[in-house]
Formats: sequence, C-alpha cells, structure tokens
Amino acid sequence: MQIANDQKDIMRVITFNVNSLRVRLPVVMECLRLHRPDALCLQETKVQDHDFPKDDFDAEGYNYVFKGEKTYNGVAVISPHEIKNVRFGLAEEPKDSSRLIKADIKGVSIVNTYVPQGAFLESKKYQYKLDWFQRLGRFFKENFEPDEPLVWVGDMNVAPNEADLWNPEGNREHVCFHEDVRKAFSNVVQLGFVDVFRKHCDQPGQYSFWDYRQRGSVERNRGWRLDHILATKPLADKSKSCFIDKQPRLGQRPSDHTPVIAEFDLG
DNA sequence: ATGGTCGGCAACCGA
Repeated sequence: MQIANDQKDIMRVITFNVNSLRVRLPVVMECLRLHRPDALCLQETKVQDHDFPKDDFDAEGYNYVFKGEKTYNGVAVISPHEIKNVRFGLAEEPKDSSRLIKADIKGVSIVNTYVPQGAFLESKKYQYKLDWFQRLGRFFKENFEPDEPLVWVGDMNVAPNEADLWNPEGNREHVCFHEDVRKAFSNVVQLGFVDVFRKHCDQPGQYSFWDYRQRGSVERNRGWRLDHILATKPLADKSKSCFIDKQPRLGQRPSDHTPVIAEFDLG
C-alpha cells in the first residue's frame, strides 16, 4: 500500500506531544491517515524501546526511529520515506537521547526535541532547562549552517511571546514563560530559525497545549503555544502553510497537546 | 451533596 503523499516536492511535517504513544496510538494512526505527513515527530512517547508499537506502523507501511525510557520522555519520527543519518541526543553528557532525534528525510534535516519542562523557577530542573537550550544551540552550531534546509520541531516548553499564552500577566514566574527561558529559547532561534507558524498566522489565542489540571481550560481556550515548527530561512521561505490541528478524539481521551502541521514546497 | 487531570506503574513522580 502506498501511503506517501503523492506530491513529491511537498514536505509535510507534524509535531505532536502524545503523552503516551500506547494510549494515544489510535489518535496517532488517525493523524497519519488524515494528513499523510512526510514526517510525524512525536514527543513523550513514554514507552521503552522493546515495547515500541512497531507492528502498527509496519502494517501501514511506515518507517520509524525512536528512543524511549521507562515512564518518562521518549521521542520518535515516523515517515513513509527512508529515514537517513539518524542521531539520538545531544553531543555531550548528559545526552538525553530520549529527548532529541536528528534525522534526514527527503533531503531535509529534521531535529525533533522534547525540551525539559523545568518544574519551578528555583529548581535545579529549571536551570537544567536553561542549560539545555544552550547545549542545543551548540549542537546546531556544530552540525548545521543557517543556509541548510533544516526543520526544528517539538515540544519546546516555551511560550515565546505574550500572544502565545492565555494569561501572560499571571505567568511571568512560570518556567514556560519567564523572561529568562524565553531568552534562552530565542538565543537558539536567532542562530537562523524562522517560526513557521508565526509566518502564517499573527493571531493571538492560537494554542497547542491546555493544562489537564485547570478545569475548563479547553472550553475557555486557556492554553499555551508550546509546540513549535521552526525552519532555517531558505526552507522557511518555501513554507506554504502552518496550522494547529484539531486532535482527532475517536472516543478516546485526548492528549493535553495537539498536533501542529506545516507544509513546505521543496520544488 | 460530593468531588471533579492524566499516564505510568505500583507509591508516588512528572507535567
């Protein structure tokens, strides 16, 4: 069965924090059928490698690369195409192999990241998050040039601007919006990335995450835009659309994140 | 009136 999208110059990329791949597998399969992405980049798969649901992707003719661990984290890239030159994790220890996959698909480099959330401002985890962005910046500088076709996607755990969360005033001290973490993120972006979503949509209130713990957050759209698709300038110039998906429910519980989709015309 | 998040995984931790 041929499941690739039939336009060979089109590159469709999706980022989706699934919060457990095994629980969300029907939603992921529906996402593949609906959008026929060239690269589906997943975060928080929460599955060890020996339990990765290979058979389900094999049955649909997809290739996959993944790195997981017990209980936490986990990333994967799913594609109907050959997945080349795969690397896991950052260059130096701790590599965090279950937070970063680099792979080449259709001549485009893809870096899929699950950035540490950071807990609270005074915690060691927050400092680790700030350092993680610095280390990621070095990873990009060592491996890529700004004129290469490179897509950086994932759950960045940062709302870059006030338009990217429902209550900026009340979240100045939040680990996903504090000025320090926004600066750490923007330092990486400034290596040569364009926010592909913002290239296509300047409206506020466009979110990809709603907190399970806040009653009615979905209904009242009290969300955050934490899941991003960025591209180096030459590739971003070729983007044709970028939008936040309505997650297929399929009678299941939805993830607290929803997919973000971008399309590039490589021709 | 009460109790109201998930997921993983086995008592709580992380988000």
